[in-house]
Amino acid sequence: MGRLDGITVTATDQLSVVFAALADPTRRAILDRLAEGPATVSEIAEPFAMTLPAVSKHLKVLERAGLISRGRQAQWRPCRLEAEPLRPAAGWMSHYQVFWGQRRKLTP
Amino acid sequence: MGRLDGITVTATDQLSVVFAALADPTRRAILDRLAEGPATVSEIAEPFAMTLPAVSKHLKVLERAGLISRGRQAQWRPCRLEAEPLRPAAGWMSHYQVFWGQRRKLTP
DNA sequence: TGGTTAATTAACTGACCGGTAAATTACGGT
DNA sequence: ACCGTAATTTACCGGTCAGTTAATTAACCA
Repeated sequence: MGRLDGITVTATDQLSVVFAALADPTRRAILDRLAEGPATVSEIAEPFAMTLPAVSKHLKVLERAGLISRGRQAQWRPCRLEAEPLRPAAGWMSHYQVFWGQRRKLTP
Repeated sequence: MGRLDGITVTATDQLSVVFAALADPTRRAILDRLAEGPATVSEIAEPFAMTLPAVSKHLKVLERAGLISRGRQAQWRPCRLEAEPLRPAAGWMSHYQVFWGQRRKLTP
């Protein structure tokens, strides 16, 4: 994502990573689940019609975005929500608050 | 995105489309630009180190997300911000506010 | 009519994404 | 030591994405 000086640069910017992580219904559902408390990978995977490795990949995306953290208890890897990265994302959006609610007044 | 009954379904859900549109720094910069008023495609493209067709594609992504609309004046196609789709996205995020602090930044 | 400017479309490329199946790692219980 | 369970890694597939160049459409103007 993004191109500078002819060299493609893989988006390292945090906002892009966070929004990209949120751009998938499965991952949002995982965050919703974790909002109710920590859970193991199998517990997280249970409601979804996909294999465990697929869920594992989603968790990796969320982890790289800083939206979850993982501990270790025996062979279980409990995941917990880390909402802090949502703050700058919501902050970016908040600048647009003035535009939603009513139609813009402008002279085209 | 998402799988139902063995058939992969390309994410039609609005939240995913909006977050995906925001997951690119160029597109966010375009929205930032449009927050200051409507602009033509060439005006929008000017600050970016990429070709006009590339910008045109970004605009199409934003348009499909409902985040911009386009008019027509002669050969110019003025774009304007349409912030309404940001509301449900911000609304989804707002549920997590409690996890990153008690301060309220977004209206529900 | 033809020419100029604005913007999109078409065709192509390389990288990434979401998913799978199969193999592998890591730990606990007996 | 072995087996079972939890989870990740590897290798692969088809589709999408961000960008390019070249061709095309659309409108104005002389």
